[in-house]
Amino acid sequence: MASTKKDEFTTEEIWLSEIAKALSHPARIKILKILNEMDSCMVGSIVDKLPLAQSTVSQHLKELKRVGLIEGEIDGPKICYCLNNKTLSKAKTALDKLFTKIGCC
Amino acid sequence: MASTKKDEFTTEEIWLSEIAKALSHPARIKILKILNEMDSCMVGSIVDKLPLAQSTVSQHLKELKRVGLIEGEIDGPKICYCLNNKTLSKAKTALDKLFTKIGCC
DNA sequence: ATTGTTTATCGTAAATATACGATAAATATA
DNA sequence: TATATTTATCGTATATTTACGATAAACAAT
Repeated sequence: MASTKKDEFTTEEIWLSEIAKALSHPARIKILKILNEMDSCMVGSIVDKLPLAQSTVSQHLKELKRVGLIEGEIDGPKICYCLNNKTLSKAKTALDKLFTKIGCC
Repeated sequence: MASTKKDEFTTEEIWLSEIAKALSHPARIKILKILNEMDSCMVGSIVDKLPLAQSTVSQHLKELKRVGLIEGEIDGPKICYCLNNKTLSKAKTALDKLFTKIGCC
């Protein structure tokens, strides 16, 4: 069974592992880059830039949204996704802190 | 099917996603901290500090070793694991670059 | 040589992740 | 109202992950 036993770890360790999990697929890393580069951020435009089906991209967006790295705003029948700089900043700091803590120069 | 289609992404995106995957479990984050804090780095000592079976910890060590974040050196019947600062440094830089690129302050 | 210690690997089970097509839901447009 | 557009969700299949106990392999010690 995959009973993760996550109760035994700190909130910070669990949160950071969730962020890392969200970044653990190249499509999701690319989505973050696309959202930053594009003026428009409709799902359709993202799908066009990825070698994946629309439903699959939607799943990846859901995962990024789950951990708060992106946000979606309804705009008519479309949905406009954008980066959540607050969470991104928090993630950057936390990862930096981890690497510094474990002696990485 | 889970045919990841990773061919369509850049080497950097794939590599970074692999690093993130290695960090995507709290036990593996904790292992990195443990390896930094302990003088000794035998598997047994790591197992003692985690709420997981020895075989499970061995799997997590294998995953960290796979992406080069740690290294194992044979010491008699024991194996001494340690952090690989070169890879850690590379990962830190790459993650920092990603967050900076996507506009994170 | 036998025994104990240490760690990886095997076998297995359950959960999660990844992918797709099909469909539903919501809105815009004709 | 009917149709088109957009995106999430459903259903499904396969692969991977996570976990454990049991065992094997490698070495040390008696």
